[in-house]
Amino acid sequence: MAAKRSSTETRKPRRTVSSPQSAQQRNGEQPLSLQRIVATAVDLLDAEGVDGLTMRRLADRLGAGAMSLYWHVENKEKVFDLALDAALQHRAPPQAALALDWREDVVRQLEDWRVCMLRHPWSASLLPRRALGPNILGRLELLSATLSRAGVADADLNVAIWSLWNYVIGATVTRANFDRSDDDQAAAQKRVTGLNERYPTIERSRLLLDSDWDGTFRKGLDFLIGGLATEGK
Amino acid sequence: MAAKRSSTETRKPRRTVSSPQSAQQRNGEQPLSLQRIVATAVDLLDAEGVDGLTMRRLADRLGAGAMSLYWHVENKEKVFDLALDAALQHRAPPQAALALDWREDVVRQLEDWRVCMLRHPWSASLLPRRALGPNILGRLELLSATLSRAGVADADLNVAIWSLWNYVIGATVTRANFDRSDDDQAAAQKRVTGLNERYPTIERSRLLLDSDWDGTFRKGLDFLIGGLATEGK
DNA sequence: ACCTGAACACCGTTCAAGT
DNA sequence: ACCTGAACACCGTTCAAGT
Repeated sequence: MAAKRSSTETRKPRRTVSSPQSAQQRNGEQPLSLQRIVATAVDLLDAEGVDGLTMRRLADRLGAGAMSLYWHVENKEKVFDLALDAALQHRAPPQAALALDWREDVVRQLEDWRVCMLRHPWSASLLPRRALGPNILGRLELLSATLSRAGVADADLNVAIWSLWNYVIGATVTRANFDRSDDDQAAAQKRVTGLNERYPTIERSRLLLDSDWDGTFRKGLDFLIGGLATEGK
Repeated sequence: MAAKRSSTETRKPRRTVSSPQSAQQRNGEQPLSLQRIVATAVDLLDAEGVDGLTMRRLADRLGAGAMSLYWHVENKEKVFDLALDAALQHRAPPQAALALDWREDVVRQLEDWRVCMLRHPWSASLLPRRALGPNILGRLELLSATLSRAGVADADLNVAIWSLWNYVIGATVTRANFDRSDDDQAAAQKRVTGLNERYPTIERSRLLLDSDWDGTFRKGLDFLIGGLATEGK
């Protein structure tokens, strides 16, 4: 997407006089703000992936000079932190919705989490490496509270939360990167298929081949929760 | 580490005559080879992290001209693929070692996998995004075979493998990135502590605070395997 | 067959300067 | 207070050329 930038003709920098569109007027754009920067960063990441986010490109999308961002934001790193937490937007569900079996509650929360990350495929691989923003902490708190209410002792909570976290992160990061480019997927499958004689069990399991990602995610999660339920208290 | 590069004096490119050390002689170095490139890339990644790997820097370490690598390797991407699989070096254990309880076998394999990745902290976050090389496939095959031998039906193998994979990846990628820089860790903990009143359950679980990573990994893994064992056949 | 430097089109960030 | 361009020290990769 994102119309190919017209080979920037910076030949004559005499914009002062007849510059056809100043930053402000170009869509009746608001002035720069942290909010606008973060929202645009998320869009850019959605459209172009992690490598596509560039301070210059981001500023361009905002109709701002290349260096203007640095007044609002410390770093490119900081932009990643903020975009990540924004992508994981989370509002706690109404109390009423929590009346079900706790297992079902946990599954719902984690499926929501996963869907959210899959909508922003760059987010999964960023999450474990970056600061934990309020949205992420909010999700963790809700998960913890659900487990605690279900009877998991405080001493076991740490393990339980991390196990579920690990599972969701691993599943989502893998999934997000496997179906991103069909080229890669085709190549990976071909490679797997090509080497099958050396990996007979992998072949029998049809690993990577018919991928009911959603069902697999759910089933594995059930196993994990089952383990937590029988031993976890 | 890595002695600061002496501000490259490329002023006078008349190396032809008295260049004091040609590429070949500079440690009695062998000529370039894919093997040497990959090994050096792993070293560089270990020392400087993902962002520290640069084609130019890599060539420098090899005592080669900046562009020489491109004869042996297609891409920087390819270097990552090769370095990753090299870091996950795997030789199947002797059959005799597999006589134990299958649960114990699985735990051992996954702990070895994890330790291996923790030795090269950049590898965990790379693994889910890159091609599956022979070492990775070898590990997956061994895991599959162990599960299969334990009685997991072919139809359930896919879920079982992915669940374990997800858990190991998630756990390792998180761990590798949390204790990498003490600054970040301190900051993360401070942030968590600072926001505690809003996240009471997280506080009670002491999430992130006293981190017995190894024990937590093991316990969560036991839960997952327990779940697989009771429902997985 | 193997290696090389110059060159191109990019990066993130500093800084002194504009309004 | 907010925004800017020029400049610096880097990138990955192409290409025409050397041995």
